[in-house]
Amino acid sequence: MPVTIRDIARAAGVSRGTVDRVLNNRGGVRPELERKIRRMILELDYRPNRAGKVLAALKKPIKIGCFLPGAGNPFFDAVIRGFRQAEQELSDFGVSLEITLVKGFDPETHIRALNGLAEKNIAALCAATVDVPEVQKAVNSIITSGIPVAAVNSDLSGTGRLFYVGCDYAESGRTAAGILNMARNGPLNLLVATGSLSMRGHVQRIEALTGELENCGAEFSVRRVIETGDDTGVAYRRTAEALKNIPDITGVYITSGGTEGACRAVCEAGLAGKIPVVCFDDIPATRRFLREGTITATICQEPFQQGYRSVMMLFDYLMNGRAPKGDLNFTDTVIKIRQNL
Amino acid sequence: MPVTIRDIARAAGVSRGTVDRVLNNRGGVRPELERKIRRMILELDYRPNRAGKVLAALKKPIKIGCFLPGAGNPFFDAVIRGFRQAEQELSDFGVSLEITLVKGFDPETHIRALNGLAEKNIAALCAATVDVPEVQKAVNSIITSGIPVAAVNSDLSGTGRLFYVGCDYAESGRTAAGILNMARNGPLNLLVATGSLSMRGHVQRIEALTGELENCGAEFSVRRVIETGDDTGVAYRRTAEALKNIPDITGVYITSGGTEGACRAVCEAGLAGKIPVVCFDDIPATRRFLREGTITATICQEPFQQGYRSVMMLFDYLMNGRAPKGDLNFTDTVIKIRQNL
DNA sequence: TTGAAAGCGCTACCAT
DNA sequence: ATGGTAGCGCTTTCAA
Repeated sequence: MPVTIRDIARAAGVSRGTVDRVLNNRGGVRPELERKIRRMILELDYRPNRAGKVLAALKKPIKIGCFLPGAGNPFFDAVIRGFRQAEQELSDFGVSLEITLVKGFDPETHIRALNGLAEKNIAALCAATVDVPEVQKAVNSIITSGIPVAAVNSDLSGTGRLFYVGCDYAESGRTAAGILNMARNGPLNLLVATGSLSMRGHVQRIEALTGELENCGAEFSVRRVIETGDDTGVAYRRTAEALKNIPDITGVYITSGGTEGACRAVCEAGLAGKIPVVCFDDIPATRRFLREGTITATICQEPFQQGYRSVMMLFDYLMNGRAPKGDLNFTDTVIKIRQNL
Repeated sequence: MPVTIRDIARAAGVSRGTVDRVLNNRGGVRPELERKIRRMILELDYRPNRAGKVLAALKKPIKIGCFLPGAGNPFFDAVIRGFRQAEQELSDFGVSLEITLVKGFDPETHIRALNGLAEKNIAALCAATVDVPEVQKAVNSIITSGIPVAAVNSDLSGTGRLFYVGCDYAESGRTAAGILNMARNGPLNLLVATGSLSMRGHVQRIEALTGELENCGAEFSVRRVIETGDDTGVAYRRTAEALKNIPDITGVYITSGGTEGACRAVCEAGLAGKIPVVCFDDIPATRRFLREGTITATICQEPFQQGYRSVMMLFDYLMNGRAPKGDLNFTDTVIKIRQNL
């Protein structure tokens, strides 16, 4: 039979209220009494019952704010589904979400949205935003105002964010290298299409790729790196142009968005299924090209889990006061090929 | 503000006790009154609060029985960790597990162990056992005695088991085909090492492999199929012998246990890293050969999730009376290569 | 500084 | 057949 607050109270010869004050560091307890109570808590190995806590907490509902830059981006749809799933599972516990979506990655827009959320009487904030100084400052001032913040999908360096839930960019880059190395036929002459060379995650994925290919002893060279701005049209034009000008490309690596455009160019160049193409994430366009055989493999990062876990962990923090063990919570690097899509 | 039993009672002009009787089909309510109450339940979209239920249920703790044949098998260790994790998360809700492990796959032993568990006052049973008539019969009589049963890792055909949580053997076989096809250099002359040709899962994995290779239009042939009985020593000897007698083997496919022995033979034949080797599951021996480069990829089935989910789903069933949507609950087919291990 | 009691949603049990 | 009430573990509030 588990130990309850009653047991502690009895053992220490006090009332449940007093034990509760000690447990929640609410003060107003005579020091020696407090020590005694704490001793009993340890001795009896007391663990608060979540159902009890939750029921008592129902009186004042908890609102958690969520911020995503992915308005209209299917990748972030999955993150939102994770948010919603967590919200549903926690609905019995008085939790509701306040989700704000914006389009694009403009820091000013993000800051306005984040501050807007912070005004809305939220108990915690869960944000996927850009890791630049202005935003970092805004986040820090939100944290200072008493709202704990979790970073999702993209970490926030130099801030007091509670934890990060998201992709291990280095591992995902290495994994892409493993697949390209496995699928290649002869030397690998790579065309790399990246979202932006000023996005840390994208650069990390390129560096990890080349590092790992060297590590594998693979014969390879990066023939060209193009920036797509995560835009399908741009990706198409630049990929097509590169494939035309560099006829000996034997592999394509797409680190982020723009996959559809790049693949279209690969198809039109008659290279579909002839050279390995590795990209990231699982969105409808990617699935299509994977099924057709244009894409060899896509490396995914469990966006659903990112949304789900971050909300769950924030709730756990709010409810039980304890932060997770480590502050870096990586989701698995998942390889999807046609057969296990 | 969510709807509570109180609200229903007020709306129907009855007491909470009466509503509770209707909700839990406990009878003893005038039919017309029952109809009225049911109408209010639908109208107000009432959903029982889990925290409340759990708290009230604490008076009589729930014990769930778990049965595994994997004494000493590292694969099943992960399933057990899943069980334990679920037990821990549900401990606040009065749930405890009674786990029985046996060694080997002898039906008689399994039946004895299963019946032993059923005697132990368990509210539900979660079992990974062999799918043979004697066992099916034993399981059915346990179910008839009022204990719901879930099948984990290996399904129980022809029984009234509530649901199956485990691997999609066909998909995992197809995925292996995808990897072998990706990694091959030229025609694929396959050596297949399987646990037993009388285990449905193993056979399914072979059939799915050949089916998918044909589907891919790959040039391949199965040169030899050996049975290892999931034994390392046997696997080693038969693999070594096969590799010696069939010198043009260009790929190895290991559908289950015995991976270590088979890989040792591949190494000694000087083929490590030269030909693709695909196997299943993530155990220490597999990891080692994957790191060394002997194994190309291993296809995993999330054993932790199998343990975790099955207990969680059983609890949900006991608590909320509702079975899961479908009765087949497949875990993901996960590709692990050196880089994302 | 401390205790006592009410109440969160639900179930079980006794009385009617 | 139905209502009333106590109690599950915890928090909160009011009184002392």
